[in-house]
Amino acid sequence: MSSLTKSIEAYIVSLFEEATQDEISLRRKDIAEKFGCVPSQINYVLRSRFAPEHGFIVSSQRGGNGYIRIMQLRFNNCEERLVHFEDLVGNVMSEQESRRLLASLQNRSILSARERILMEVALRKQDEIARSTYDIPPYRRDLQRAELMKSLLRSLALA
Amino acid sequence: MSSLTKSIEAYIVSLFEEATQDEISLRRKDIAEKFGCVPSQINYVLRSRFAPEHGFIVSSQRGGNGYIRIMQLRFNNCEERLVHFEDLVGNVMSEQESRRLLASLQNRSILSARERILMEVALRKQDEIARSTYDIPPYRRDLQRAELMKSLLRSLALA
DNA sequence: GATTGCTTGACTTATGTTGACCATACAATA
DNA sequence: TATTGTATGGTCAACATAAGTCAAGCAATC
Repeated sequence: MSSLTKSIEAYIVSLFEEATQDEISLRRKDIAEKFGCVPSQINYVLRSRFAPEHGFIVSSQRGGNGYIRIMQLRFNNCEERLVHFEDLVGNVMSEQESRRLLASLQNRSILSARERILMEVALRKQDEIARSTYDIPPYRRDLQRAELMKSLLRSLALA
Repeated sequence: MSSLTKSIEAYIVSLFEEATQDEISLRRKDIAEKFGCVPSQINYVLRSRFAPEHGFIVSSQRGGNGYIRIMQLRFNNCEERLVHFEDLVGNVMSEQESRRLLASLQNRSILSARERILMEVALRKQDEIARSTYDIPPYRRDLQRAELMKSLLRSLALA
């Protein structure tokens, strides 16, 4: 008694298996018809199963000749190491720890200099906003930081 | 299958490939005739596909011997590129605009797939927190997004 | 029983295409 | 020189076609 969402997910995965590229394109309306559901169901599947954190990028266009395009990101064997570091992050991460981790990842050539900078900027910006705009106390910022760090690592690790 | 707009876009891109310069010139009327469409369709293609955010500048002249000239932007140094990005982003940026910009930057090989996904995750996370945790209204999220986008681009331009 | 995940449909927003009408540059002519 | 004609390109609004959002209700799981 597989759910609709799982069926649609499986179907989309099968499209990737057939495809020669890491990218497929589909019509929301067609898929909805194929599964006899409402079109917005497709959005739910995409949001819950094909998010960047799962290694996919979804882009779309409305209007005439509209489409939904799903790219599967495949990176070179960083997977295990990054997944490991994701565990290492845990639920809480201080600013210091985050800097150290990024430096270490760059040293081991798991991140390029540019990738590290992007992550550093993202972390710093988030922290800045949390602190100065919303007055979030340090501990909750450490939670948020760990969240963001994990999302970023996950996006690079999963393919 | 492929839309009229895409065909015209592809044709114009092919003109650039043939050209020796970073600049091409065309007659709106001629292109419209070639594709059997109304002339204003060309304006639509230019507006949606050859805007500055895609790295082009369009100038034109009306009247007898009128023309449309399309220049492909080239940056000589980081500074120029940075200024261009800041202009492009401005103070406000919708989620859509941000996604489109990232797609365009990746297409132009200004960003790698990994860099793009990092940026996408950072933007999404920030937005998610602003929306669901702090209940920030859309306009202020657009301000924040522009800020983050500029910070990320700035860091890369200088890297 | 409460929380989380799934499904639906009404409403919103974006894109592509067309045509009517407007603006401008140049040239011929008065 | 001033006027007018002709050849361009520009703008905008209407319409068709897709996709996105959101909240409410239902189902599954803890």
